[in-house]
Amino acid sequence: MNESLTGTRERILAAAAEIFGARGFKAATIRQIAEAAGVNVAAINYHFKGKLGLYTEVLEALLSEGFTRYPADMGLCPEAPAAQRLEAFVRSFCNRLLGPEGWGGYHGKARLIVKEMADPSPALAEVVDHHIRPHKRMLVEIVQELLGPGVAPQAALACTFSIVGQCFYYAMAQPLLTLLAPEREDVETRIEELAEHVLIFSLGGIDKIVDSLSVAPGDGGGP
Amino acid sequence: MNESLTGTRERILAAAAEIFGARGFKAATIRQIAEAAGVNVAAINYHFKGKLGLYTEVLEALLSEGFTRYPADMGLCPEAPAAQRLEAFVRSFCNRLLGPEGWGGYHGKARLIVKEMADPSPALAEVVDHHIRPHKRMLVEIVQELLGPGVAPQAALACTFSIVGQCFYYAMAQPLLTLLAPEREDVETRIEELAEHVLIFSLGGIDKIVDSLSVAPGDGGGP
DNA sequence: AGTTGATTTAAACGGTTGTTTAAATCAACT
DNA sequence: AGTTGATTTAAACAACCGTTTAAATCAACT
Repeated sequence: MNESLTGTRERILAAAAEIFGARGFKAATIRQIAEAAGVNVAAINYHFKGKLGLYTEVLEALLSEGFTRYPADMGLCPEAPAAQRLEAFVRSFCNRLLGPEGWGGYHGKARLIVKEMADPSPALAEVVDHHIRPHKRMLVEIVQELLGPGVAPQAALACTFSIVGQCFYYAMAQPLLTLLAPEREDVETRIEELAEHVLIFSLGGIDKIVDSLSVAPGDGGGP
Repeated sequence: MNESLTGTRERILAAAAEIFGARGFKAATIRQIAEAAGVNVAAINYHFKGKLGLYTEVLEALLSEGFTRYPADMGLCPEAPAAQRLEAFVRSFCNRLLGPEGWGGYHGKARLIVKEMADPSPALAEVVDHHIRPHKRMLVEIVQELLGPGVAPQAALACTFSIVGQCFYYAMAQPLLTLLAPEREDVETRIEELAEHVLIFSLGGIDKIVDSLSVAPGDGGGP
């Protein structure tokens, strides 16, 4: 973490990533950040235009680093089988979200994203456009290929959200999980197992969706 | 909403449910609540011991009402087939979480629970013990029955979280979803479709988990 | 050395927060 | 009518927030 940064601007950014990650945008105060960075509060408003300006830069850098370190295709060529591409997507997603080299899960910087969901700041729309939307499109295409031709786009969208929702849950609902299953060790230590579970579960889910659509496209499914 | 409550205590509780639901524990202010209830700020500290006391009572009442209106078994007898019990669980869960008679999804009182995940208040542990833990146990039993005998408990737990995670995602990640798929109408209007999707997807997921465990309990699965 | 412009600082500003104080009001009973 | 105790109120309190101001410091160039 401490890279012994010399410039004040960099020191502020590093401290802000830490404090914003731990407490979120609203709860974090620029005085805490200034103290952690060893600078005056006014220096923050001088280098960035204000609290929101600093936060936007931190969030943008966080997303950028995460998606660079864990690319969603994991170096796989786009012509690889859809199941392989799904595995790459899920594994990189879990590692990016929960891994210590990534956002570190609920106890790390991923909490920033969790808080961003709880109440979005003006910075959310930007990072969605820059980073999240392209990856959502990528996953939708994988799912559509797995579902096969002639399947309604909204079905692919629902499966997409089912996949992402599983991974997100482990990052977002950590307080619940530790209260509900305290015997279970933290997810951060079993990321690959989690990714494999999500992959298998989701492949099975997609298969069953295909079945239900081809067998009975309209009613609840015959006996 | 306005039930023309006479007692100040009830008026405060009603207003607090509204304001806490819209803004969360920290962002909501007792002055907003006092104004909405038409009482003085000091009255809140008189009847409840403070902001946290009021919040705890509101949260407890919210959970209690939700689980009463949408019981997780939907009146099904406990000896019914596991698949039916899962359907009841998922449908009641989605309706409770997203339905207008329930917690109203992200734009309603469910946001309170979302914020409680983002940063838990001291009131979370209580409602988990009172309401959530029993229902988690119920779902784990259903999943274990679907998985069949001789399956590791942690596999059932993972499937349980996969199911709940899908539903939760629609409530927690609403800001993301509206940014990513603005053409899609709000989930609150398609609850039954969502529940059916989650049910089918999850049944397929559980099936595939069973397959993977019986075929290759240890490696990544054959060709 | 002296000037210039960018950077950093201490201090204060205006506003909001949860909570408390002490006085005023109300209802019920003697 | 008068007393008592619970309730409600206006007002103040102390702490904190993000931001701004104006002066002090620094680095670079003439």
